[in-house]
Amino acid sequence: MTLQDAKIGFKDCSDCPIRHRAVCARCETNELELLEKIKYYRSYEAGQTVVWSGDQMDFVASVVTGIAALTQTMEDGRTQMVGLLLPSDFVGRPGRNVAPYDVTATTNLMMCCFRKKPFEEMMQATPHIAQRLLEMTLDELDAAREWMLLLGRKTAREKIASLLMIIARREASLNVSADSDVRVFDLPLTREAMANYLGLTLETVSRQISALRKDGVIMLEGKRHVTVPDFQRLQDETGDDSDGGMLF
Amino acid sequence: MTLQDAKIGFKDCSDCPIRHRAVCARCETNELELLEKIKYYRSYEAGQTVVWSGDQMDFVASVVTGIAALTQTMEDGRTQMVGLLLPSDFVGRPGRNVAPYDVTATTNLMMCCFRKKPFEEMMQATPHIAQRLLEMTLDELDAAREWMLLLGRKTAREKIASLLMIIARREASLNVSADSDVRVFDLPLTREAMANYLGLTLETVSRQISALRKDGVIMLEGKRHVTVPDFQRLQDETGDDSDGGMLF
DNA sequence: TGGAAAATTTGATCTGTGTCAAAGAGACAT
DNA sequence: ATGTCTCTTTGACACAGATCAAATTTTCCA
Repeated sequence: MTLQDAKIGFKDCSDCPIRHRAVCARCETNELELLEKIKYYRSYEAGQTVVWSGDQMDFVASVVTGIAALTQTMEDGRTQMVGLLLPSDFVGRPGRNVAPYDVTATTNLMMCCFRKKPFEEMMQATPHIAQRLLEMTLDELDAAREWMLLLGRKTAREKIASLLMIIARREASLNVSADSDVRVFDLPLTREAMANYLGLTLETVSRQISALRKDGVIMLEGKRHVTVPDFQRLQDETGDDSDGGMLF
Repeated sequence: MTLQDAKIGFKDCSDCPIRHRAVCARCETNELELLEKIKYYRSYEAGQTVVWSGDQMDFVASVVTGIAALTQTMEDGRTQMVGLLLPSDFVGRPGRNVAPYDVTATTNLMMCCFRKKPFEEMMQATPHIAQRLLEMTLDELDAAREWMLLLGRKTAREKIASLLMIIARREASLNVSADSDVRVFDLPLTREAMANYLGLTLETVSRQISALRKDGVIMLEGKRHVTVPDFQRLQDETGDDSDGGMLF
């Protein structure tokens, strides 16, 4: 599966969480009809909370547009982002009733939701859905583990570069055409959200972005629009192997 | 499912990765026979590598005895543990050919392995296995995300206390009987392994353990044998909510 | 049982990131 | 346009944890 495939998958069937991430070929008509019946859309404004940690969560969903964040917060307010959901990403878990972390809309957000009970029933009836969800969950686990390396061992500069790479790769697959070295994208996160993603303070995030700009690794128009003149150069700043960890 | 159940599950059918973690009830005879045919055991000495990141991994397995660690290493040698496998834990992924991280034996290790091809065929044939693996993977994802909070936001002391709690909970379920406040267990990790787990240096790990000892939170006999006189006291040091995050 | 190698502890010092504070820049409503 | 509010940048300083070094304890093999 390539990102290109995923994009097509998303565009062609934007309301099926299983089809999302490029499994169109395996979805059959009667399943789609079933999904039609149990689906509904929900919109959230930037900053709104979708579910609170510990709350009942009676639906599963996939992101249609916008960005959502999964966060965990300690009693004294320290918060760590533990998941970043971009369009086509899936959220919620069959077999669990209670959300283990806060889900909040980072930007304006539209999600396609499915009530959990019927969704689970469909899972029982059509085995390949569980297999597909397993695959998606394993991908998420891989991402979480790469994130753990970032949190535990990378410097602030490497963390910023890594985050920019992640966003560049995701957004680039949606926006840009050429496979040239130059990449252009918008930062969909505030400095504070980036800090919560990276386990830093927002001041450190700001300083490191300034440093990368001064060193010519990135260019900024306004606070959000990023141009990467040399993608390899940014890659080198992440501390990751040059093959980008995309080896499976 | 309680930890007590898991213990029984492990003892009664130590060679079935699906039965492990207390799903005995759903395993049927013909599946067990199939598993018999494709299973084999492998042993590793402490320190040995089971698979290298990027290598072919043509089996899935579950830990019978000992401890294994999943680690990621950067080019310059910085390493971060991203998974800790205790007895009954599952490793490997149907649908993936290449290991995304190193798997090494932390102690002497025995694993019960299943060649991947036939295991996958069995998954196709018996849908509830994929569902069970999905559930297990979601548990792992939750653990990974709690770990991310630890790596990103906790102090060194909180990190140590959290790790001790995790081990105490797991080991206690195997060793101790009473639900008293006192817990006794062996630390199965070197200071270096703990440091790699927590995103610290081994010196900091040593210092913080000394500090917890001096403050009476833990007692040490030798370097490995730990006594926790007041479990709640240790819990308070972790920074976690008092309910222990076990709310699902 | 002795002795070398490995693991751990402890000390001294350094440094990257956090903390606190204030000034600048954008976004938006009136 | 003007002012208010939020987000971002920048500065000065503090401190938790890293680094470098050495002493001590444990392990384990001869």
